[in-house]
Amino acid sequence: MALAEAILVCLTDRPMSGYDLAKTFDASIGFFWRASHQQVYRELARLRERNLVESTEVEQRGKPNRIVHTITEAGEHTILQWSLKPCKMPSIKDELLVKFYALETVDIPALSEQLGVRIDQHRGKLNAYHRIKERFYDGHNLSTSQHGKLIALTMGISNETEVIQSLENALVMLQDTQD
Amino acid sequence: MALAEAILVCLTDRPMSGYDLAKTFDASIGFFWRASHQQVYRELARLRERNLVESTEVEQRGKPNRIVHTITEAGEHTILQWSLKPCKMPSIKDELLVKFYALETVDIPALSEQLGVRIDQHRGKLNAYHRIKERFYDGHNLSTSQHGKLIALTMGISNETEVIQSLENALVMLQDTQD
DNA sequence: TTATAGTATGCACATAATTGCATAACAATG
DNA sequence: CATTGTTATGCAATTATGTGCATACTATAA
Repeated sequence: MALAEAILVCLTDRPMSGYDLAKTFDASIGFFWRASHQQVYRELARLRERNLVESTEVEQRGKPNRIVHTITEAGEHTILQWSLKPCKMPSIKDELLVKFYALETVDIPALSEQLGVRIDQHRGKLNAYHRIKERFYDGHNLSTSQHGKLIALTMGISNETEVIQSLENALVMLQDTQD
Repeated sequence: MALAEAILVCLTDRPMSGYDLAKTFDASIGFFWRASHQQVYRELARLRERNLVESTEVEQRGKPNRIVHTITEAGEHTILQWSLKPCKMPSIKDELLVKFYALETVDIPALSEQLGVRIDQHRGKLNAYHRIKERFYDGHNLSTSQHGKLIALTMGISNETEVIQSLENALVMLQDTQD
């Protein structure tokens, strides 16, 4: 159910269309909570039913019309209530680590390659984080809300940095195994 | 579908009952792939249907009978095939980071407390990792399969260490925000 | 002019995960 | 002798997520 809250959180910044939200979930908040555009549209319909957002169609020229969603007072109240409740530990489901778990039964060259791919993916994420940080946060005066985003971003950066190091290390250890 | 593979991976070690597997998913492999006992039993039924495991009831005294599942050749083949396919990036869904994202709308003392809880949880995980490492891996001769588990464990340890540091840092930054 | 890419919204089906419940044998504790 | 805890298995209903498909308008480039 926390997708609902993630969407509401996005809408505290500014009113957005489903398309805007989907893009946000592909980038910024998507680093911490991933969702497809189909999920977003479905959840928006539910939020509208629960009167947590208000939706109005906006005409556009040269583009299809947008349906812009605004958070209601009830919506903000929902976020506050949610913020008081304890958080679940994020559930980790990492096939790569499971493959290490069965090293004897697994194709090791394939695993090495997949490790390489994974390292590149994390490097990509780290670069994205750095670009966002430089562009929007370094040397700016920050509001409370921006400060929160910076804290999350900072955690993301140090986590990705560590993960890359760990994976590179694992790659070396894996190559030692092959001899 | 990778729950199926995670179970098969566990069964490469030794034949196990659903109960054993459920406990394994609460501990060792559960650090990388979490699953409830209900999930495990359901998936075992499917694996049996697909002839990837063989199940035999074992009588016990003083305890209910166990149904012990053994991986078949077809099962091992399935793991090998799966090991050749690329891995998905693990999808992160972390409510705590989403709450940082909406710092302006959120109850900050509550968030501080939740951060504290989260830090404790990660410390618990780190301790568990250390205990397993000392108990089963330090100063032992390692098979290929054990070596893989050690690599995964090592990644877990450095990741948890980094996460704890990051979260502690975030707690300080959060307290600075409150003034 | 045809193809491609971007903007914009959504349904339907399938698979996966969570939550609550249910059963049953026995052991240990009060 | 009642309660609690551990071992052991599983169903049913709900909720969440993922995959594939469908539509429609416009701008730009080949």
